[in-house]
Amino acid sequence: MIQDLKEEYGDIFEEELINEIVQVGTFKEVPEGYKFMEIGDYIRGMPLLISGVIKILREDEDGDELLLYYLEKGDTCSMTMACCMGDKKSEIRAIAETDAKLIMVPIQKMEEWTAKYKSWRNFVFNSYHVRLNELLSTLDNIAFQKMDERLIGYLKEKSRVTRDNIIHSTHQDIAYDLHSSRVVISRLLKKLEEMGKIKLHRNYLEILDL
Amino acid sequence: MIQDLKEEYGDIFEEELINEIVQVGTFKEVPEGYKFMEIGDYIRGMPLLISGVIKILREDEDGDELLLYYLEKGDTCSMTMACCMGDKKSEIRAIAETDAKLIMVPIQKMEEWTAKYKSWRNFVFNSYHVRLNELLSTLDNIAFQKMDERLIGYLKEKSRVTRDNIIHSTHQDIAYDLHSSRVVISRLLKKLEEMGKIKLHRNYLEILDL
DNA sequence: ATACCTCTGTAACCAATGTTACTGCGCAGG
DNA sequence: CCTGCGCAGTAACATTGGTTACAGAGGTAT
Repeated sequence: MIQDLKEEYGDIFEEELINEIVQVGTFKEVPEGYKFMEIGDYIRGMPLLISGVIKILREDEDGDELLLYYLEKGDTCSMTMACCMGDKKSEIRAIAETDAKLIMVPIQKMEEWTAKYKSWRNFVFNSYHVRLNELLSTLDNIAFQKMDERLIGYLKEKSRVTRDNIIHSTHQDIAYDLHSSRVVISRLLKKLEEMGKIKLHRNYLEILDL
Repeated sequence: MIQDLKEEYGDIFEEELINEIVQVGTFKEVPEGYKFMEIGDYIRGMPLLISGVIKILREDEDGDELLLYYLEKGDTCSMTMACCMGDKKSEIRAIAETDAKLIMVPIQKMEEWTAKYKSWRNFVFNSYHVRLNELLSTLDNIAFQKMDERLIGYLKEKSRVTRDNIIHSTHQDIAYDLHSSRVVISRLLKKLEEMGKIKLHRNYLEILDL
């Protein structure tokens, strides 16, 4: 755990803070598909991602989903901070997109470290505005792009975070993430295949040239 | 200026910080329609809103607009912080929705005060997560609601921030904010009028019962 | 009053997306 | 090997929202 932590966060946190994190944090190793957090859950801790990818989803009352963004190593979830500081329930769902390692830090430490460590303060501010910009760009996609462009963006982004030009998803999976329907996605994927940009298979697809 | 500042921020900032703000801040009084910031502008300062309402808009490459949210008294613009910490250009446009008073604080002070004053730190964190939640709810509206619901939400929100159940906008104005077209908005407004929820006039409309 | 300009109402039409329904394929388990 | 189930392909159709076009209403400047 300590090595992992140092490797990923050693450059940005001072020695003393790293030690504190090791003291109070809980190391977790979770498999793909693990659900960290459900909408309405109370937040117990704040995650520091060491490896893997976590996807953050929004859901409305009717159960319609929408992918907000991915967390990658070195990231934390600002939503978590935003929520716990207002001691509210989670507004989002978090699911491991790949196997992942992370450290959970009790939220009480947040405040304390914010006052004590400049590096922690910077880290938290940085997370906030990375997330703000991420949300903004998600909003752009939804507001200004058509489904075909969003789909291409989705495939690119997913391929980027998983470092794999094979997308291991069914059409239905993709439809959920983009808040669309299976038929629509199948239709558009077929077009992309006809254009030679991807190759379709059962349960997965290959990205050729997006 | 000092009275205004104390009245609005006296409860949350300590005396010493208030004094510093007065020292380095510039008081500004601007009329409705004043454009504080354009997309691509470099950010010179951070606004502390004392009275009035500012609307924050997003725009894509083609010039299509979208209302993100309103800033009200006591608010500041987290986008500004997010941008200036990465010494980047503004991602948004800010326009006075009503006459407004505010204080501009040079961005260099941000960092300094964040280390020095707990109240400032809390204020900044708080702004960040209020904005995150605001953006999230904007996203919800766009992703999960149809135009008619979005329109109703827009009218309610606009009426709330301006404390006026008369909306002084043309159909075209509304269409811009919602990133739709004039004809569509006229169509939907007519339906709302038929349902007895609003009353239409030239250049404005009354909210009866939304 | 006249001319002009902006705003609103409305119809006809189009494109994108979502929905329903049915087909067949491939794979896993008995 | 057969069965059943989940996944993908496809067609027909509905709905929403956007576009174009035009007419009339209200207000303003000359």
